[in-house]
Amino acid sequence: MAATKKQAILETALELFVSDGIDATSIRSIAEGAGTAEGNIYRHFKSKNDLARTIFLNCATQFRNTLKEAVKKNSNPEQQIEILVRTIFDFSFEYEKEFSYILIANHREEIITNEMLSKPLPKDVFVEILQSGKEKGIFKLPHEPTIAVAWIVGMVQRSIIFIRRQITSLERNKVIDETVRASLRMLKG
Amino acid sequence: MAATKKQAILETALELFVSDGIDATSIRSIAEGAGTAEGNIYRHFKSKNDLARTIFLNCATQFRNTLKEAVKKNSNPEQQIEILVRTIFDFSFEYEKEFSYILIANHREEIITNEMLSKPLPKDVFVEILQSGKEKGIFKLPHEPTIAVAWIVGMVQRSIIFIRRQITSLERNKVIDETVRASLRMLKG
DNA sequence: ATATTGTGAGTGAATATTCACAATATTATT
DNA sequence: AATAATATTGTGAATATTCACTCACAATAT
Repeated sequence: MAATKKQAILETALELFVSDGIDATSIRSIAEGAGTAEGNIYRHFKSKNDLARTIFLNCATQFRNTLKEAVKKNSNPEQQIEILVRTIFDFSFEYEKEFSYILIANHREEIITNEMLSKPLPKDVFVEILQSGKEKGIFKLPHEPTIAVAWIVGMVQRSIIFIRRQITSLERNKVIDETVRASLRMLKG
Repeated sequence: MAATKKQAILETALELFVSDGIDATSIRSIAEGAGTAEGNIYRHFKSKNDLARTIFLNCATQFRNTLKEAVKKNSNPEQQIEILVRTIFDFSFEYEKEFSYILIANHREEIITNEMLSKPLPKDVFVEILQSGKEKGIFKLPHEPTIAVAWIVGMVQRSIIFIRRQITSLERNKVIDETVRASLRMLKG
């Protein structure tokens, strides 16, 4: 049981948003699932969109903190990238709903506002490491290495979808190991 | 102007689905945009979901045919991969709405039914080429090379999103060239 | 004594789908 | 060719349901 009603609302909403979709989830069903009244949701959140945005910020922040924490004890860019890739996989399995919600919300402008793009996001953890690896001559990257974030994040994200939908028959750990090696091949050339 | 009303409905729906989202697009607005009546949409499609599925099949088929066509005249797996990567970029720019719709629909179970996953899809074009490249010893891939499709498709997809949202400051053609080279580094080791 | 949190019926607007009907195109019959 | 018969395509008002959000009020905490 959640500590507060507000927390219960956030948890129920995340669950329903992921399982049924954001639009198909009604305020009424969130209230019911959280054991509270509809009006109380509006006590805590300005609107349904505000609720959806708050949940996204929570999930993205949690994800970013997990990545930052994982990479902290190491300063070798190559090892850091390996850790990051493995951490994304881990996070997607351990926090399945949170990860799914990030994927879903990513395609919705009402949720990902311009203001939100200026806040610290998961991808920023990568940029720093790639930059430093490039300067040390470990990674062979374009002048502006941000695009390499797209490469790695895209690879991992799609691989997770392939695992979830059982499009690949490879065992999960095998996929992770191979994806780590492939991403390093890509960066090191 | 569309050749038939049915075609006009399909075109208008695609346009609105991409710009406003599928749920936020009403049957009424589709009818209005297509210059027809609401009831006529139900003459041609069982439901709004059926319409959304039909559009997805059209877009995915067009995408797959474009990839197949592009790769036909070449039999060198390495060059074929380069062609495929470039063709995805080209397609995403030339058929912006169709490509966006494929991305959006991909996260919706009501649209991507299990039955649909058994039909020929864009990714299948890759599988064949990767398999053949692996057998010829050009690509160093896992026993089951399907996962490499996830890698390439994910890389390209995310790169396109980075270009669209102007997250990278690299010029478009530079991104394409670098992504081609990165994907070949990844496959060839 | 006041601020915060919780309640749920009520409101107005919007929605997908249906249906009885009309127009038009296609085919069959003189 | 002309007409009749039928099938297809098009119409938009009506229906019943659902939705996000408000508000006057109640409970609880500070």
